Amino acid sequence: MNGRRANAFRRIYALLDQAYGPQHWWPGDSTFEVQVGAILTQNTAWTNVERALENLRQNRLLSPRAIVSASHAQLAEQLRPSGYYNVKAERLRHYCQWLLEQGGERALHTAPTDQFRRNLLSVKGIGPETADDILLCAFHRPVFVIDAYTRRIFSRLGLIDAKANYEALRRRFEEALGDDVPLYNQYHALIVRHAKTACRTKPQCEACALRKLCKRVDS
DNA sequence: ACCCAGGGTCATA
DNA sequence: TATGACCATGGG
Repeated sequence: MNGRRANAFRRIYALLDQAYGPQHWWPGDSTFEVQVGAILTQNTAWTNVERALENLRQNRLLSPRAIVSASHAQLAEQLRPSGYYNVKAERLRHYCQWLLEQGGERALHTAPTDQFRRNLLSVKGIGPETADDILLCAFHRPVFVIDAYTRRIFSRLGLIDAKANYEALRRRFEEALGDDVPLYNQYHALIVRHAKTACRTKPQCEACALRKLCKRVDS
């Protein structure tokens, strides 16, 4: 049962990977920019986030100290294209204050992942998905990111309960796949890629290669 | 004129 | 614990 299910998760990955190829999320950016992007992309299209990141870059605001030193108005103005700019200015500031209190990114590399994660979640404005994006993509910890796409696609395939809580889903993916940072990163990116490609409004539109694959796996 | 996007917090019951 | 309001821009 569990082995079969693990096989399903792996085979779906193989199918997506073959279909879409490398997605290279945040490949050439600094780790701090990855962390900023993780916060700015909350419920927001990535193209809008890119504009805000470019604003921050132009205004020399891509460092924790620059961000905590900037005024709210200054920061919020640069974040405007990414939406929720007042909220996100506060969240970015809180995150950067926390980062500096921890002793910077350097000091965080020695922390055990579970402790690191709880610490991140204590920062106002950092929820489970943002924390896991940061842990996985910036700090290369083996944490699987669960987003709305993951819930929708995998529940339609009958592999998970859409209403299950975040931690339970995360553990299920991690147990099925085993610790593998590059795979977690690529898998999450592939899920987002697939969700944007496939029909978003009709559940039956998941009746594509993924559903066929699942039937093969289940039989 | 709608709907959605690489969520999270807070108030309410 | 579990919903609902709220945050806000830009593209389809």
